[in-house]
Amino acid sequence: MKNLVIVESPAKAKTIEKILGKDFEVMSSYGHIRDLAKKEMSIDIDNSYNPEYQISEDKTKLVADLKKASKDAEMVWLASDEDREGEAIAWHLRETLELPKEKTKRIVFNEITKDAILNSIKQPRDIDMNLVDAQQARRVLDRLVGYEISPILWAKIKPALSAGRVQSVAVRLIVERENEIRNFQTQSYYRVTASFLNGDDNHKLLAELNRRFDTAEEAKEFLESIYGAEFKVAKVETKPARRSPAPPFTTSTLQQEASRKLGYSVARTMQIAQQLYESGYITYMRTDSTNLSELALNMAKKQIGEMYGERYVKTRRYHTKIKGAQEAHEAIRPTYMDNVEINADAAQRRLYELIWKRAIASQMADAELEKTTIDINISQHKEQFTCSGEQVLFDGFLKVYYESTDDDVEETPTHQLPPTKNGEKLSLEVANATQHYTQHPPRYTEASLVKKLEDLQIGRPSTYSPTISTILKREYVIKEDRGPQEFEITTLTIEPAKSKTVHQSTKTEYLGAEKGKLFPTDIGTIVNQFLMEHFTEIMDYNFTAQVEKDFDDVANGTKEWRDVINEFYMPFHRNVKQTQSHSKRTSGERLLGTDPKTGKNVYAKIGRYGTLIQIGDTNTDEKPQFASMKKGQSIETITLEEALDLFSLPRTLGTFEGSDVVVSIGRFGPYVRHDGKFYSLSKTSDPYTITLEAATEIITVKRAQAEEKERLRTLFPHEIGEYEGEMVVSNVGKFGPYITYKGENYRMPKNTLDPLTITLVEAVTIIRESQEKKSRAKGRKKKSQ
DNA sequence: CAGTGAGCGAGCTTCCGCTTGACTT
Repeated sequence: MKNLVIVESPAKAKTIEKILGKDFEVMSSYGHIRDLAKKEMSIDIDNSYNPEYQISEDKTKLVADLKKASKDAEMVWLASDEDREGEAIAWHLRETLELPKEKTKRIVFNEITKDAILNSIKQPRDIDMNLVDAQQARRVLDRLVGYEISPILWAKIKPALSAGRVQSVAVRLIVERENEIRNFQTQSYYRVTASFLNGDDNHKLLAELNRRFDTAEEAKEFLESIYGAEFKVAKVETKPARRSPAPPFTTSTLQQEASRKLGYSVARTMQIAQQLYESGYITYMRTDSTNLSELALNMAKKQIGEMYGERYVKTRRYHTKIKGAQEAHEAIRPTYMDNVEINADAAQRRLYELIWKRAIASQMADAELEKTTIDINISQHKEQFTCSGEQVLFDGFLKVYYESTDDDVEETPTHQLPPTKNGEKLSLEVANATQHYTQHPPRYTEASLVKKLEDLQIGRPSTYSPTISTILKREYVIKEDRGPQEFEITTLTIEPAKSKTVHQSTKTEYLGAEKGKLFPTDIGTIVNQFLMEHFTEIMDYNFTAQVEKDFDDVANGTKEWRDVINEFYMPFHRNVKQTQSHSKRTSGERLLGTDPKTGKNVYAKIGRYGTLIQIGDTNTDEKPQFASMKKGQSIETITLEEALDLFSLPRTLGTFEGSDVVVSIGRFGPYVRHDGKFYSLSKTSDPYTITLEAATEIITVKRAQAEEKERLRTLFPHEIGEYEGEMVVSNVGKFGPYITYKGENYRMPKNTLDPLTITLVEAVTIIRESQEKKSRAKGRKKKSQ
């Protein structure tokens, strides 16, 4: 073998191999192959912060394979991405594979086309050690922060907690937003809307008053005062306006739009995007770049021209505005712009459609609009009514796509206004003053948190989704729905044609429902408080941006990475030591009151295993009593009564078959214990209120289920019959009934066939159909590449 | 796999960023 090319992603490797032909073998490193050892700090602090790298556990075989292939090759081309991490990957490869300098070349290409790749091979360069050092600084700093602060949290708050440059700031954002919401004072106000008739042809004009009222009294007074008033058009203004399309997707904007338009979680979006990427439908999905290749621009131009006409074409080149962007990849776009629809499952099709539309729209003409505003004077008043309308003169990119916004504010209807003349007199049909309430700032969704982090330049496209998983897993944050709240809405109405008095009505509305929002937990709040007090620098929203400047200096060669780290570490470590020895243990303890039975103090606080209620003080003769708090309860809001209720477990309900029936909550949730056996309670039964009858019912049902399972176990695997000399067998597994034949498994349709009575003919049909489907899919995959 | 939380003390937990794999039939 003459040439070995190593790239980061296997999907990329496959494509490049085809382009380069038989003189080149292309392999993938699957990202980083080495990292700091996981177990300990693995940084020799006394020895100028020497990192101790280790081949990652799951990469040992891969590294051996790469080593062998590189020995056999005449030339090894390191083609990892053109950013800090990519450069480090190339360097780690060279070190680990022990590649001799004379047979190693570093190449980069930001487009996977024949030209770009061949060009890059003509222009190899050396590994940029400054860039590598910037990565080492980044890596070492993150390890120092994470591995020095986390143990302090174990000692001072609770075991197994974590802190880090990215995750701790993410939690801070959520905690602070919650504080803002808690401190928010809802206020009501009145908006006045009116409908006017144009005398001649009965056109309706919907307008809003340019003043809002604080109270119903003021609103009422105003409505009364306009009875009999004269309404005259004071100004008609028409202005042209344009709207431009949004740039094509980056990871962050894809996550936001998929959340808003399709309701996908950040993790789901990334999983589906990965599938689309591996099937060759889209370009790489972890990117912070809005840039499109020239090839893509041309494809889009052609496609738009064909589908919508030349007038809709406008080639646009986007530059990424985020400062820290590393731009190793293109924006996320369809691999082939003429691939309008794909053959895939529904979730993939929907995400692909979104990506296609966004990319195509980004290369389309502006929408041309005409905005009209009309001001209406009221005799004897200085207030005015205004109405605005919008007319689309040319739809441009709007034909394909428009971007959603996060706040679900009711949008003003953008209708076309009837022809109206200056000075025209109007008659008032009806005017309403409707009560509104100011809304607290919105809680973060996964996607809006990603947007915020990106704005702060914290985290990278490959870590947005894992960061959210981390703060959820640590239980710093929970993702929840919150039901709407009840609001009394008062409406005041005047209809001059019917009556001169103002009519008042009140109705109840449910507003402010939240779905899939992020809420801080007690642990999250207390950890945040602790970190804010003791690690102000790390918690600063600008911390990452600041150190990124240093990393840039390292990359430029103006600073040494070890100096940058030393400058950070010296004061940081002093602070760690100080906090370790001087800060108090924090449990977030809150005194709820006294227990009426014993007169002892009742506290809510954090314990080793979560939040709990404690009756009685520590360091007294008597040992305090403890009970875990329920899901959804919090230290901040739990009442004394609710707290004392928790001590009613375990409850002995009575006897069944001669033994006690006891309910309680254990490590794995609520359960019934009977005769030495445990039966989990379903979500619908509550251990605090469940009756003996209901509990024994659960015991008998669970017993019957266990017996049924045992019976099935003896029935399966069930032999259906022989086909072409091999036994066809049915079985029931985790994912429902299935058939095994010649070592392959085939799913059975669930409710139509019984795995015990299925005939050989039916089984063979399922096998055949599945095999045909598979071979068709394969053919398609080949064709599309 | 099922009641822990004080206290005694051993041994465990933890970071961010690059990439997929996984018996999903």
